[in-house]
Amino acid sequence: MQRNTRQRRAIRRVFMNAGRPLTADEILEYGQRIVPSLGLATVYRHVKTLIGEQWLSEVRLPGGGRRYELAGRPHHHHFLCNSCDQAFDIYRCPEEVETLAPEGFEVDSHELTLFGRCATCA
Amino acid sequence: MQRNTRQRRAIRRVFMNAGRPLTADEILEYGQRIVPSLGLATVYRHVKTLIGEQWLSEVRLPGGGRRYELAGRPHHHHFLCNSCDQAFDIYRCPEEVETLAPEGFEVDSHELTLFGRCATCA
DNA sequence: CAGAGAACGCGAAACCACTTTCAATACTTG
DNA sequence: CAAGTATTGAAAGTGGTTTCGCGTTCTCTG
Repeated sequence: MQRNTRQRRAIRRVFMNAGRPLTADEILEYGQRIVPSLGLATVYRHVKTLIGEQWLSEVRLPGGGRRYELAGRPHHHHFLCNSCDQAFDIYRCPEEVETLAPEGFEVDSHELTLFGRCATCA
Repeated sequence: MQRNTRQRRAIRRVFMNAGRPLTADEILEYGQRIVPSLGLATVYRHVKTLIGEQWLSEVRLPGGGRRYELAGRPHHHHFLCNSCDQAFDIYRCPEEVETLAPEGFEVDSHELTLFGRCATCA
């Protein structure tokens, strides 16, 4: 049975407020503002179950560092700030992208990442 | 002083023949066909120095796993096969990509990765 | 072709991101 | 409210990748 603990609520709240993909460390940091004792193991545990429940999904950007975001959102891409290392959402997408593959390649999906400086850092 | 050993030549040869980004393990595998005694530590050592010499560059695709490719090549992107996990080059690129960022964001560069099945696996 | 020392291969160690363990804590139901 | 059990946090453990340390081998120069 699944309990609705302070920690679980905190983690969900963090994502609802963030509006962008978060790393485990970011979840920990923001979560500790709500539940100061929150530990990293708990973050990973809940991220895992929330992904299982399709409430979160995993985002993997070039450069490693897994991030997580609310699941079920419309198709979008990401911007990664070279200065503060935060990821942001981009809702526009070049349509013809999946036609770029060479002959004989079957394209299932694609990932576009822009790098630069976010509005705050620029 | 820099010696031109069999191992170093083998690693460079592997990249000239490969024509696609390679992981350390792939370099090892292909390199051992030229110098069977080749060890993984040597692969990493040379990859490191070849990157320092700007002869190689590191490629980081979504999903982790570092790969390396010849440096100084024209702008291009990558295709990652979900089946054999090999990376391939794509030379076409949607031009307007860097205009997609939100207001106030400065775009330096971008990465586009297509996922699917390569010509061999499809 | 001999000697100096750069480069090698190996096994061990360091990393890193994540998971498991376990005793203590805190939901929740009766 | 008390018992029963899921959850927690700290610390230890994992698994995979990258690097180090060191005795040995090989290149290159002279």
